[in-house]
Amino acid sequence: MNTTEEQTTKGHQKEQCKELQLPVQDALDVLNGRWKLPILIAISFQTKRFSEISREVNGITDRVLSKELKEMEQNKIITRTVRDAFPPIVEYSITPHGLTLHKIYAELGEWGAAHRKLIIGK
Amino acid sequence: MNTTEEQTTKGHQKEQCKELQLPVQDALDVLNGRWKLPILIAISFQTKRFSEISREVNGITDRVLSKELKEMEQNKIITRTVRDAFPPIVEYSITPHGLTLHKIYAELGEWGAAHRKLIIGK
DNA sequence: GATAGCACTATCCTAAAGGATAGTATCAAT
DNA sequence: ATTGATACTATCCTTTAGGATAGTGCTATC
Repeated sequence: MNTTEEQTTKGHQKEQCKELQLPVQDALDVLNGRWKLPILIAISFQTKRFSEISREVNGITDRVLSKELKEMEQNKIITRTVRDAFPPIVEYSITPHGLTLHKIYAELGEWGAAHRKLIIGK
Repeated sequence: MNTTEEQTTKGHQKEQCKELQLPVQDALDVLNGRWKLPILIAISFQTKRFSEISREVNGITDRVLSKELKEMEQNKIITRTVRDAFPPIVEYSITPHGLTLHKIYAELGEWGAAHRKLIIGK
């Protein structure tokens, strides 16, 4: 009986865990890759134009930047605004939803630092 | 003066943010991929053998499972123990460090669920 | 004697991420 | 007339993640 109950409980916990998988994947898709965080940092403090981000995020190519910005816009992390002018002005800024990423990036950073200490050395 | 101070403050914050990048990448490397969470869930509740994990984690191939387990062992998320017997018994269990992942997976899941609501539908 | 289970490894293949390089339309400034 | 700036797009290539399939050495079981 005790055993059965334990198994039931464990089974329940496990089910809860499995339900984590989909939303966790969703979150990782948004966070992942080499460029998302640097781009987010660049935009977080003030609205920036494409070329400004391109200059500030070291090593990124225009092609990749363009793709990342599109993806972040679809994910409602940033907004894109076009102003009619020549040369064209396209501005990117962070959304409220994008701001909520700060907390989890901070937590990832904390965990990562602890991990690094454990793995690489004291 | 006010402006200068603001810029200095912002500059400082930005430097702090940039220092996040390395540990965040470390963390994401550990969390990432399709199989890490399912494997972690399988092992979390009790020590398991290779074949048990293989059966429990649906769709994974032996080759990929073997690679993931090695990586997780190197990251000190799990331990591998061999017991001399035939057929061979190799047991995998979660470490204290591995248990610390639960919290951040939970937070990723929470964020991911909110994100999903925002993007896919109300 | 054949079969099945264990814990892998080896080989081959596909798809996706991301890098390198070059090009586009438009207009203002020199 | 040429140059430069802007915000991209197009083409090509390399690297990486991960899937499919098969095989290994050993033993207990049928």
